[in-house]
This record gives sequence, structure tokens and C-alpha cells, in this order.
Amino acid sequence: MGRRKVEIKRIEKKSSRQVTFSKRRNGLIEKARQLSILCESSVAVLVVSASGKLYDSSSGDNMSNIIDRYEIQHADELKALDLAEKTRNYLPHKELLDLVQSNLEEPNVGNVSVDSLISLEEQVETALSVTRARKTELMTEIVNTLQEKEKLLIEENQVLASQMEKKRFLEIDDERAMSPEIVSGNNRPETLPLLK
Amino acid sequence: MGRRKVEIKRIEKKSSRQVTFSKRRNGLIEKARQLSILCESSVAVLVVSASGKLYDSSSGDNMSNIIDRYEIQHADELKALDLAEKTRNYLPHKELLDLVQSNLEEPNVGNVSVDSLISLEEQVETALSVTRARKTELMTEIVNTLQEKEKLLIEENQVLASQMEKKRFLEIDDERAMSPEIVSGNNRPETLPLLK
DNA sequence: AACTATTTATAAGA
DNA sequence: TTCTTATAAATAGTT
Repeated sequence: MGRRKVEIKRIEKKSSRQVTFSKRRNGLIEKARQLSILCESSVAVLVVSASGKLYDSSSGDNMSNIIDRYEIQHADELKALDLAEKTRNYLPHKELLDLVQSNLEEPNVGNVSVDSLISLEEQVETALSVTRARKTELMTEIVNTLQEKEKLLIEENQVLASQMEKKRFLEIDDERAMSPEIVSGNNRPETLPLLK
Repeated sequence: MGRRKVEIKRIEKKSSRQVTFSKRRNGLIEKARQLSILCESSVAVLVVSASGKLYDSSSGDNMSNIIDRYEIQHADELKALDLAEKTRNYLPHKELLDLVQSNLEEPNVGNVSVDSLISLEEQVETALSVTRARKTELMTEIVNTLQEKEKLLIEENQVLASQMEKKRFLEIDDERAMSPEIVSGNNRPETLPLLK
């Protein structure tokens, strides 16, 4: 729907590709909004540009709820992916239960062995949950550290950028004061846009 | 774009609403596919009908990857959720253990109830380990993303810093040629420390 | 960021 | 549901 029919294949010219990306992305999100309102449904749209930037929109419900719906529907796939870890974590537990069951089949063995199994299970559980908590703690700490670093680097970048700009202003003034005739049609095009 | 202009508000007539839902849903997904191909991007669309049925499509990348991008961008929310999850997930486990223990105290209840407990426990274990694996996966990805960003910022900083230095050399030459006495104690101190 | 010639999507009807 | 078709809407190329 434009001056020409376009084939659906990668747009080669970068500038056209970017313009089309912006136009069609907006169009898509507007269509999603309309569908949601017209048919009282929830619609989520996620777009990741080639450079990795994310654009998202959700209508009718919030994004997390919609994504949750998806993940509930696909729990099976997640399970399959996760089989390795599950087996690893689950086996010792299963062995414990088998032992409990065989103990139940011979009731005369008495409570002592069952009690010790329960206490063993509790110990294992505790050890596991401590390890997991520590893992999460460590990863959270790493994330926090990295976010802190990021903030500092962004600040430093801004300081450097603004100094560069300041210097550029001074140069323009210097040039005006010293040799106005050289200035006007010369290297202004590249410095002027920064004044806006 | 049809025989009449339609207002964007809930379609009252149920049959029309369903027809429109189906048509526009297909249209939306087709638009998503086109955007993805034309502009080499990844697009995910999730639609939940009023009756709760889910329709999804992903182009350019698989759904999980696209959703992960979204969740990485919202890492802070994830952290908060994590705390609640920890509490929520551990409790049923403890209840299970209590149940096992009370069953052991009355050995005559027999195997049937133990079997059902085992299956219940299996379910809980699966749910838990899936959640854990996903959490670890997401956090690892968050760390990678942040490290990537850090690298880019450091590079940008170095480029800016070296540009500053170049400019300074040029100035020094200019100043020497023109008016050496003004130069020495001026705006240098505030820019130098950043190079260290 | 606008404009507009065209193409494309779709509302209503069958 | 599917097809048809008149019309509304989106957008490709241009300025």
C-alpha cells in the first residue's frame, strides 16, 4: 500500500529500511490496540530491532500477564529442556522416598530408621536451599555491581561529551573574533546542528 | 478498510466480533511477519481471546528468545518477583514433608496414600526445578548483557577521551603561535584528571 | 515530518 | 467458514 508494490524480502537500503521499520512498527502496534478493543482481547507485541533495541506494547492486559499465559501454555517445552537438571536434582530425593517406601513395607523395622531418614532428608533440603539462596545472592550482587558500573560509565561519557561540545563553542567564538570571513561557509555545517 | 468505517470500540454483536477477531488476528500476524522480514528484526505477537484461548506467532527468532529480551529489560521487576517466589515455593514443600511424617506416624494407612504423595511431590519438584532453571538462565543472560554494555561504554569513553586529547594538542599549538602568556593556568585543570 | 498515489486490509453481504 | 467486492486504511516513494 504505497507508490509501488514491495516484495516481502529484506530492504537493502539502510535508510529506507529504518524508515519502514519505524512506520510499520507503529502500524503493527496500532493494529494490536484496535484488535484488543474491538474484540475485547489482550494483545502483546514485542519487536527487537536488528541492533537489539526492544519495542513493546500490550493492550487489554499487562505484559507480564500475557507472557505468563504463553509460558503456562508452553510449560511442557520448558520441562523437556530442563530434564537434565530435574534428573540431577530429583534422583537423590527419589532414592530417599524408595527407602521410605521399603521401610513401610516392613513395618517391624521400626521408627528409628524412618526417623533417621527424615532427619537426613531435612538436612539435605536445608543444604540445598542454603546453596540456592547463596547462588541467587551472588548473582544478584554481580548484577548490582554491573548496574552500578554502567551508571558511572554513562555519567563519565556525558561529562566527556559535554566538554567536547563546550570546546566546540569556544572554537566558534574564537573563529568569529579572529577571522569572520573564513567562518561562514566553511566548517559550520558540521557544528551548527549541535546548537539546536 | 471495509464497506464502512468502524469506530474503535467493542463490537457488540457476538458473531461479528468473532469474525473480526479471526480476520484481524490473522492480519496482525501477517504484518508482524512482514515487518520481521523487511527490516530483519524479530517480532512476537501474543493474543489472548476473551475466552482465554492463546494465539501466538514469532518471526525472526523464536518466542522464548524474544520474551527473554523483554524480561532482561525488566530485570528489576524480576528481582522483586524472585523474593515472593522463594517464599511461595518452599512452603508447599514443607507441608509435603509434614504430611509424609504424619503418614509415617500412622503406618496402617497403607501404600495408596504414599503413592499419591510421591506423585504430588514429583509435581512440586518439577515445578520448582523448572522455575529455578529459568531464573538462573535469565540472570546469566542479564549478566552477559550488562558485561556487553560495559564493554561498549568503555570503548566509547576511550574514543571520547582520545578526541579530547587530540583537540588539546591542537590548541596548545595554536596558543603557542598566538599568545603563549594566557595559556598556562586556564581551563586545563578540569579536563586533565579524566585521562587518568 | 508531510504528502499522495497506490496497494492492502477488511466490513458487509452472499 | 470462505469468497466477493466496495471502501477504508496503511504505507512507499517523494519532497
